[in-house]
Amino acid sequence: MKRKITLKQIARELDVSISTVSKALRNSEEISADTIEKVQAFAKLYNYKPNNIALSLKNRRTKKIGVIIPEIVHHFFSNVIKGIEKVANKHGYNVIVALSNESFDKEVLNMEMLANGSIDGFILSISKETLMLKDYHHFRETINQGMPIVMFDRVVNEINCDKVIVDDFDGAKNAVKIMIDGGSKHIGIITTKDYVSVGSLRTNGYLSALQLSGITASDELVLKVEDGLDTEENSDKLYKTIQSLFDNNPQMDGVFAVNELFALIAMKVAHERGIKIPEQMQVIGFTNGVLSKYATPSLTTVSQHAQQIGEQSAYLLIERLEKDEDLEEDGWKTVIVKTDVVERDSTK
Amino acid sequence: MKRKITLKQIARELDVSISTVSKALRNSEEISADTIEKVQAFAKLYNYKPNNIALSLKNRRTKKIGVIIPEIVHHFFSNVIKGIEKVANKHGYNVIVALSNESFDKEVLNMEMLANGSIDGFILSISKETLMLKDYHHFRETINQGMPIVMFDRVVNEINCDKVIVDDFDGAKNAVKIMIDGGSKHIGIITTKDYVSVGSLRTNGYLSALQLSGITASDELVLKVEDGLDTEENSDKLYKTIQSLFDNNPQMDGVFAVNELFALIAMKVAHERGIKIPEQMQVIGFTNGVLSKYATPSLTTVSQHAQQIGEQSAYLLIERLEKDEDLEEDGWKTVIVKTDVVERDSTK
DNA sequence: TTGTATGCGTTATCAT
DNA sequence: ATGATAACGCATACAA
Repeated sequence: MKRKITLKQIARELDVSISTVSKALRNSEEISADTIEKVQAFAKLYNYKPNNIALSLKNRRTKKIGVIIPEIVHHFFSNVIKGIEKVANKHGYNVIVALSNESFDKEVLNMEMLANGSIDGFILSISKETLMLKDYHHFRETINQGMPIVMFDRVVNEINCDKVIVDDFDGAKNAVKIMIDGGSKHIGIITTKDYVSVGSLRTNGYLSALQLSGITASDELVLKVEDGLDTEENSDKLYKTIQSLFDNNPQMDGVFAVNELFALIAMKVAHERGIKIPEQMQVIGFTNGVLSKYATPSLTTVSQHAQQIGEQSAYLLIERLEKDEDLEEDGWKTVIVKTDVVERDSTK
Repeated sequence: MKRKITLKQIARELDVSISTVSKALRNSEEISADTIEKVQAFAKLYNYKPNNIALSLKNRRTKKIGVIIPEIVHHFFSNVIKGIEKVANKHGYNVIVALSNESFDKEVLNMEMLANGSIDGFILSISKETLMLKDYHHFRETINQGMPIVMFDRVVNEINCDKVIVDDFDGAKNAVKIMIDGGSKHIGIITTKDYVSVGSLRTNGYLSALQLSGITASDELVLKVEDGLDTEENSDKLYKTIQSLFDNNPQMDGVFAVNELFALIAMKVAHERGIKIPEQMQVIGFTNGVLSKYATPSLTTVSQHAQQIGEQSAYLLIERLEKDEDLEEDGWKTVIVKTDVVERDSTK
């Protein structure tokens, strides 16, 4: 169990100075070919790798990007990260992920842990609890201390920073329109509580589509759930609430769900009730992942191009990181990534 | 955009020495109440936080645990991480996640990035490509340099380290036995290629269960797939292969799948073929997640107690980290976490 | 061509 | 009660 070898040790072994070793390893012109060879051979033998911590301290940059996401299971986040990594790696950055588990405290804690030297900037999607509490002080502080943040998907107007969002409103509107075109008259929506920005945008898109087609919206058909799937109990409650939606609205012939899982549960409940999809009821979910594809029947979804979202976020962050230090404070960009509807078997 | 404030700056502003500031902030007995108050007030005002990088360099420890997982979507990994965080946080450690995306290169890269000072130890599950290549040099090097590794789920005998595994063999055996008891005579298995250790263990459990019940195993009924769901193309291929399994074995009346998604796809294909579940065919999947619960019909699964796996892993790692430096080299532990079968509607 | 000194931010040890 | 100094590992400006 030998400790990692350092420049100092190499220097001592080879009886040269530390700086000579340092220079030799970087093939400096100043050093003789002989010494370079000797040093590099020794370094290779002992598998020398510069200590990143020391480098970070010296350079005041880590070449690392911190990503904070609320949950890990969603295919959406997985793909966002893939996009981030693609761009980050291309520019010589590494990616570190931390989870908030939809909790405000964990979000704050994890940001503090990373902000203190571990990374150069954040890409994050806000936790539900934070959105509910409307407490954004940790974002402000981080930004004030010179560490840039890029928010994606779940963003918030109160904070000035670069953002990457999806056209939630239009995406939802288009989806609902497809169901209306397919003949649905009584379309229900399973969405999140309003404090989740994307949830309320999608709800509005749904309402707008109805209005445009001259359909009067009914409160009965709008289900705003607290979607905690973290515990057995929560997930049961969710299930039961969706069952009630069906039981209270026997005339319902379409369901628009703001995420994949809600849609899946809706289909399960429909199946229990003997309702045929898509003949008697059409279903569309937001977010296109594996779940939708292999559901029975396969689910029509609003595809979010998660990977693109990740790529854009990484571009924005790196651009800011590499910009002439603190040149201009302002000029925050918001990039909108368009959605597409992917039609499968749950719509006509 | 003010940089983060440092001890040095506080010292200069307050016209005291750096060490006085440092001590004052830690409420040292040596410092007068006056000074302590003055310094702390100033620090608070400017929101002073010690620089973790500097601390790490000094202390030669980061109080961070690095977790490397092959994929992020699986509910299984999500819960493992939850377990790790629970124990880690209790012991004052933070958790950093990196993804290998089932790629050898990314696994190596990410380990190198983290091993060089960012963390104190690893908890990881080996990527498929690594298992296939059987190239474990990066694990050996990491361990040799004094950084402990705990492997979970996908482990490998060739490396000496602490491990946390599941009773894959018995879990599979029990699951298949349940199907046999339920009347299935021709049970198929959808598993991974043999290089994935857990896949082959589960396959053996399946074979053992058949043998015990006097059923002759048939090669036709064993499907070993390359499960890349990363691209559209791969996921299509997977789907088609599973369809062939059904078409080549019309007599098949049971399917045991080594993960949730394989089971889901099998159910979808069965549905396409008009096969009723569980009446005409029983299905069981390994890994118990949300998917299984909300599938139609809900899926009987082998539950892996992912969170426990995470907790155990964290315990093992922290124990080793806090142990008297390099006291004893040996005595690697392997903890086995038992599985349970959760019966739902896809079995009789 | 090689070596010395300095600094990145912090803490601990040893003066004063 | 306070301060100076060294050290963690590295890179670099400046001597020699």
